[in-house]
Amino acid sequence: MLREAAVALIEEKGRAGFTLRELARRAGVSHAAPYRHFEDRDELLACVAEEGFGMLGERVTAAAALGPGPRDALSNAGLAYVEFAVEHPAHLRVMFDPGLYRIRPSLMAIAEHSFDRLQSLIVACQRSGDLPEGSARDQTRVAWALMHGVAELSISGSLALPTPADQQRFRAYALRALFGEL
Amino acid sequence: MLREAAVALIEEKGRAGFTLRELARRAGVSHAAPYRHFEDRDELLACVAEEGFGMLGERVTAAAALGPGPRDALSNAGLAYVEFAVEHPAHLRVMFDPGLYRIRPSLMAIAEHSFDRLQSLIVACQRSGDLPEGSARDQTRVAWALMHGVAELSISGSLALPTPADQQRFRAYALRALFGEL
DNA sequence: ACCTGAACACCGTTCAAGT
DNA sequence: ACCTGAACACCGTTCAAGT
Repeated sequence: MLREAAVALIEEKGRAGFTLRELARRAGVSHAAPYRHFEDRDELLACVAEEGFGMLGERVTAAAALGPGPRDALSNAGLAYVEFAVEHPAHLRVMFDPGLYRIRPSLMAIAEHSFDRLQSLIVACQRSGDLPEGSARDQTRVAWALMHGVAELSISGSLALPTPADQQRFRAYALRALFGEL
Repeated sequence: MLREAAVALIEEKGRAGFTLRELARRAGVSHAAPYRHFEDRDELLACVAEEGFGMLGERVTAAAALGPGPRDALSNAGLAYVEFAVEHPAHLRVMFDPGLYRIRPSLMAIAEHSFDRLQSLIVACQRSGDLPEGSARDQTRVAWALMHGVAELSISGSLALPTPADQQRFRAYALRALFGEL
């Protein structure tokens, strides 16, 4: 499948080094062949992003379902978000590529769906008293920013944590600190 | 100055649409002329990143100095970080471009310096009792992730906040929620 | 010291033509 | 329906040559 090969290529060469021609070369077809399957480069990336939102949604939902209790559900969901980013950095990069929403407005609806799921966890925490009253939307935005910040710094290697074990320990610590002790 | 023109071009066309040849065109020189001032495209971007870290450091330091008290210093610093990102998105993008550290290891020392300044604010909060005991390095990483997450989502337009006034209100709310009520 | 123009190897995209 | 090869307009980078 062309989409899988694209993900592998982004993972290897980085978002900027990804090239349609190199992709075709690896697939053993002419450089014009991908245009029979995707309108252009952006549409292929949009498909990768869409796949990413799907996978992320599944993992976050599954983690939240483990509970027990609203607070743990939220904490587990946050950790699942970060672990997804670490395991699929190419997907996350494409998913939050600036300008992608302008090119593919359909992605916005998908991203909003993920947001709504997170918000339902926040609302549950408000009801159980684990989160204070207030705008659920704003609290959801803050929660998302927390998860996203840990994810971004983790995959950009900016945290200066030497070993993968250190990195994982920190991610667990960060999410516990942020969500576990609301 | 070529560097300023580069920032303007990134701001306009995005990180991916930025091109040395277009830059030369706007400067009214031949496409080979920039190579008399910068070794290659990456070195120009590294200079932009370095400039960004310098500006960010100044603003965060100035904001932290306003105090009063360690908790407010940290909160002000966080807000200054996010406001810098919103005002200079091109700089922030380049500063956290994955792979840039591999190309220019000198940037890592500069980024670490910023990290150390943030850590000194964290330590002050620990001493004043505004933050619990524990690894100052890990707490600094978490604080950074918070700021960075709000900054990233703000400049990528992912927060679905319609007006700039809404966006600013949220940023202030987020930083208060995160740092103001430790 | 600084710039230019030609050159090379790349890239995204299109399109007539093939099976 | 799917692929190809040539073509076009771009790009980063180099280099001999100019002032």
